[in-house]
Amino acid sequence: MESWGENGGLPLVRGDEGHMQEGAGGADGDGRKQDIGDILQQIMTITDQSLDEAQARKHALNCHRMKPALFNVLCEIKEKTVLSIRGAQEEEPPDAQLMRLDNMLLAEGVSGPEKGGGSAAAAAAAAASGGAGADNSAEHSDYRAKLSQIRQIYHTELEKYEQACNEFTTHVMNLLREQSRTRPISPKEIERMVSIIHRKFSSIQMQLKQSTCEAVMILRSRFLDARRKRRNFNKQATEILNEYFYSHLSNPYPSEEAKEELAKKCSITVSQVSNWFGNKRIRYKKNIGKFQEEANMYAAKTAVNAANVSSHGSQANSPSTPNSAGEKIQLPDFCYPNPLVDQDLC
DNA sequence: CCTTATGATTCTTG
DNA sequence: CAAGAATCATAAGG
Repeated sequence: MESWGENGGLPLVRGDEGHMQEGAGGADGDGRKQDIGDILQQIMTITDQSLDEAQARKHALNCHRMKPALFNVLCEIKEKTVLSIRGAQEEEPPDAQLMRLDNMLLAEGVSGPEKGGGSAAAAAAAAASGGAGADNSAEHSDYRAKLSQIRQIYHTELEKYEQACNEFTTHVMNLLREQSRTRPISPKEIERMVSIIHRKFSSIQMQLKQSTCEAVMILRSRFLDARRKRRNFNKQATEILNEYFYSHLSNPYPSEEAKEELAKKCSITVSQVSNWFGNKRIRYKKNIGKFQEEANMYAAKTAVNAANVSSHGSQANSPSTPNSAGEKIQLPDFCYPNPLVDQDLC
């Protein structure tokens, strides 16, 4: 490894060590060796000559019949040295960090297909529009607008980088190809150079992705903060929730499945359903009188619904909803523990 | 403005 | 851990 000379098949390298004189003076009868020695001598001393002289010599050498062979050998040597220097670190695996960034950008809808395509928000909005929806879309629009702004910046920047990278690559490639006429450059070397350029540019791209991710995160947190601000559920959602509440007044504790169902119907989250029922129960219990009207209304409503349904089937009456029929105040089971209420209303 | 309604949060409790 | 209870913060209506 330390001495290329030992390497078989590379007689030129020995000459490279500098002892031309021996080779030339030896005159062993091998004309070709002499020839090569001459050439090398000319090359080695070219810098000592005057400019004109050197130019002429260069031209002569360039046209020499041995030039391609010499270049080939030099290329080979270069190849080997370069490989030995950093052959190991070649081909790093796809960066985990980069993949994470890519995934996030994709998930966030920044790098995905066109606007409104794959983003979770869009999907949620679409799902909502099936049920009640259209309420949070106003809230989303701001978020969506800013997101698409980020997206646009991201894409134009990315494109710019891409273009610059391509331009630079072709430029370097042309340069190297051009230079390969005057100095030994193997195609592999060009390839390597290209990959180096690509690496540099992709690291810039990564920075872009990183900062885009940060921007999205910031936007997201601000959006979530905005969502912290209380927004009333839309009419239909409260309708559905109230319907359930008053038709299960004796036991207004929806099961997990029921909550999920309600959440889906109202396009809110399960925990929002839980919150709603928590609030509703306590507030109902605290002041039943205030809710009487509402209770009667929903009772009538569910009764109508039941009637409509039973007109299809043959359900006479459902014991779970024996309500209404006037203004009788019923005290649900779940209110009993409070004696005050009992006293107040019974 | 002030009041009320209402969704969310926090703490307590069983 | 879920329900209850108190409380907070904002929306909505007068």
